[in-house]
Amino acid sequence: MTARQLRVMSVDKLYGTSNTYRGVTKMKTSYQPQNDYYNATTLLDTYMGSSSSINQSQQRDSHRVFHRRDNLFSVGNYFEGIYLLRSGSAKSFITSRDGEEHITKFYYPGDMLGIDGFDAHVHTQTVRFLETSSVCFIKESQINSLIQTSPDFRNGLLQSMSHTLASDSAMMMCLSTCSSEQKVAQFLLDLSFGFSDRNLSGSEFMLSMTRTDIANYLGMAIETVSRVFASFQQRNIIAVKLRYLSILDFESLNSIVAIDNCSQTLAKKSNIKRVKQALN
Amino acid sequence: MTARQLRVMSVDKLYGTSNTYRGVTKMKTSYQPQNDYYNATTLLDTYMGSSSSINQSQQRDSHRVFHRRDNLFSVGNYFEGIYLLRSGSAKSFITSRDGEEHITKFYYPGDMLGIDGFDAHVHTQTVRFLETSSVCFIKESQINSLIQTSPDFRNGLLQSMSHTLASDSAMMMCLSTCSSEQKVAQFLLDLSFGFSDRNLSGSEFMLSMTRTDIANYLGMAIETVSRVFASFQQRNIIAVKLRYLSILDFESLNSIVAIDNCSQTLAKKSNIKRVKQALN
DNA sequence: CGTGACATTGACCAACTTCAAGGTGCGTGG
DNA sequence: CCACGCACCTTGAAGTTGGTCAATGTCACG
Repeated sequence: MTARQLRVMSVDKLYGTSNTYRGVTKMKTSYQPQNDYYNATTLLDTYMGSSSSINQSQQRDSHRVFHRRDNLFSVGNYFEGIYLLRSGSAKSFITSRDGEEHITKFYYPGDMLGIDGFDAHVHTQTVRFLETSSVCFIKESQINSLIQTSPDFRNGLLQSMSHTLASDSAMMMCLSTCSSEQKVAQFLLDLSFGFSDRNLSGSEFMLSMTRTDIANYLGMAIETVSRVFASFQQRNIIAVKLRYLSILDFESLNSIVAIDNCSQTLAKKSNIKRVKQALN
Repeated sequence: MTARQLRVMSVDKLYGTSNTYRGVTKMKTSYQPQNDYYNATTLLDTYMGSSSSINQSQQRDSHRVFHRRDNLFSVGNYFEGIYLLRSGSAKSFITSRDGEEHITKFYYPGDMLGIDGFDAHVHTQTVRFLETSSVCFIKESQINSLIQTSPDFRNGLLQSMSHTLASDSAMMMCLSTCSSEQKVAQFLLDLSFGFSDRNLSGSEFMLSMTRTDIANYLGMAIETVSRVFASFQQRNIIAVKLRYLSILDFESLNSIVAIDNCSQTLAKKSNIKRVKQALN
């Protein structure tokens, strides 16, 4: 299969059964806005729908569009409210005192941006867009009133933060105990589930982030990411061509995540036992 | 200095200028409740003080005492509300599908426990006490009413969750980019700051967790933790005797965290540059 | 068709884990 | 009070994973 074929097929699948993009022969490939057709109505409607304190025009005014490499906000910026990602994708990263940056999360439509600012009213992270994207802004005063007037919003906010905490924990576990292969496998499965949740194909999608982003996020060298991708491809677990990725064998991916976690060598097992013993 | 001397001195310092524990010659040492004299009034009073919806007796009823190895709640337990740790210490951990456990956080007086349950109304983590501890329970209905009636509580809750998110990010960065030495140094400094914030000595304290806990938390082998401790001790950066730890040289600890992050070898620098380049 | 950004591949090496053995402190029961 | 067992901790030697370096490949765009 040529790159071109894979590409077009992927794009077709990515946008599902919609005929709008079918038969497109000339399609911008990587490094271009690609995912801005996603639409995040679910969460947004849940939050806003039940609130009478925000009228339509206010909602419309709060929408803004950004492009690749734009920052939504940066470390140190004053916190003014939170954002809902409507389309596109973004990454958030923190900066160590010497300027080294570390990606903490990737965002897709429906995700909340900026909840890191509640603590000190200053953002501790920078959010940068990976492609053309749009967000909906909810300013702090709105948050406060919505919290009181809309149980849906209140629960949504708490749930969203709580969910992030849970996935952070999983991420920490992955970072600290998983092998490179497992990290990548986990990353791909997470992405896949994310796309499925958004009613997009979970088996064929494109990565809106670079290899370097992935490496940084997973705490490994970019070369290792490349090698793991190559290895997975050779084993027919995935097919990857630059940003275009298809998962061919979910079973294997799942077992990679699972296997190394439990039944690797006997040695590891005994070590796990030791750790478990101590956990009491 | 003998172990006994170090021990008694540490205990004296730990409990500050209070004469109650001065001159105690026979003191239970490790593996015994030790920190349950801490008192977390600040946060608690802030939250509760401004609320008229909770009376004194309700507050008193909501207090509970636990012992070492007790679980506050376990993965899968129904979420009924959050807890404020009043005294003692605890750890939270998640469990992978094969039963391996990973510690996500250690808790000290004033910390909130259980905010992981907002998402699905089920706890995704287990909280287990490291020593005799007491908590104050705030049930969900109270949370909801407090959120609406008490701006202090609302902000406190959001700030606490937001703060946790920020420290999770820092932790992820540490886990993925730091060397073993840096991880341990960071861990010790974090502990130290935590104790200082609680008006306890930040330079002499005891670890309420085992080496295995530390290793698990930092994602490294227990032997490595031991070796790093030994190395720090040899370099006169810390003095450690089992659970009793004194930081002798904050400068060095700080520079360890800082140095390796920025100016290690030229090689690493160039890699960082590469990563930075990609972060745009 | 050249340039620059991004990605891949192979060879080498170091940090950290694993394995194995021994040490320390505490509680318990003779 | 001593001896034993247990949990926890330390230390040394061997073995791997994954990082580093360097060179080459691929794609998009002007």
